Amino acid sequence: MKEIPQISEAEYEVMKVIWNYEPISTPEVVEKLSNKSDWKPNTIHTMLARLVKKKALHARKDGRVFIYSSLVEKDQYVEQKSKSFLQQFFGGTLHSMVLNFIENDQLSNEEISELKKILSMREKKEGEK
Amino acid sequence: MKEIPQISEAEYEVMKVIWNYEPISTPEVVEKLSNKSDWKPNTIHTMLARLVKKKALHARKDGRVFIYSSLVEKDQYVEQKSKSFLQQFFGGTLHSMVLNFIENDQLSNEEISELKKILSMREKKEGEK
DNA sequence: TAATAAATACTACAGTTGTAAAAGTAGGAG
DNA sequence: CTCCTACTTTTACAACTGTAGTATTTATTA
Repeated sequence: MKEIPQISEAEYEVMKVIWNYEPISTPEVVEKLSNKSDWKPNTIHTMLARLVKKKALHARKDGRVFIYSSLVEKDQYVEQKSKSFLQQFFGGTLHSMVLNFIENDQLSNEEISELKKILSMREKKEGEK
Repeated sequence: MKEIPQISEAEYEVMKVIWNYEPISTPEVVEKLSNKSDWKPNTIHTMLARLVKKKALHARKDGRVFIYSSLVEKDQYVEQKSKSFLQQFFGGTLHSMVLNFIENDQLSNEEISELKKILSMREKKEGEK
């Protein structure tokens, strides 16, 4: 399995833009993020440069501008982060987390029925195989 | 709501020991952690000092030794971390996370039935109210 | 009481992160 | 051809982290 680079929280915000719009140029990234955040363009440039250095992004020069595309897949990254999160806080299993949420009354009834729906859907899909 | 101090991953390992055994003295913490990790005693002292400075722990001197007890509750801390995790990666809801796990085939059948059990248990409890 | 052992306190140091300013450069406007 | 503007590159800097070493204090033992 390949090594997934570590991406900080702020960097992750940048990655989300890339994942959504790649291939995308620096000015475009800056524009998308300027709406959603208070970051100065320079801050965003720094993030992009760091992500390239970490090999989370690929940058190719197109005329005067860089065009970025991602080198890590979102799903893969999220999976890795989920696993380490569950590991750190819930002994590694999702059901421990869900149980904890229920025990601490952190779930609305809607959430609960959503969860049930999801689980029963998966049953159906399983049956299809 | 009170401000919960930020606790790093390594510090969290120390906190787990405190939560399990508090009130507990420095040497005892060192001993528990020396089993589970490769940290040198000094490293653990640094963690303890930082946690005290961050007001995650209270230290009182008992003779020559410090006795620690926690100032943040584990449940509260875990809840806060869970929320920010879900926020960052799953739009803030637990069911999105579960759905993602299912879609990416990250759940064994055991996990699934565990989840169902948990959800139906909660139903029963709900009925009791 | 003096030496030793155990704890505590202080210092270190590099890597990451958030946040950006400053300086350099090249392409387009005049 | 020159200047401006938009981009890129370089540099900064403090807080937080992981990981300890060194120095100092204190209690215990000989």
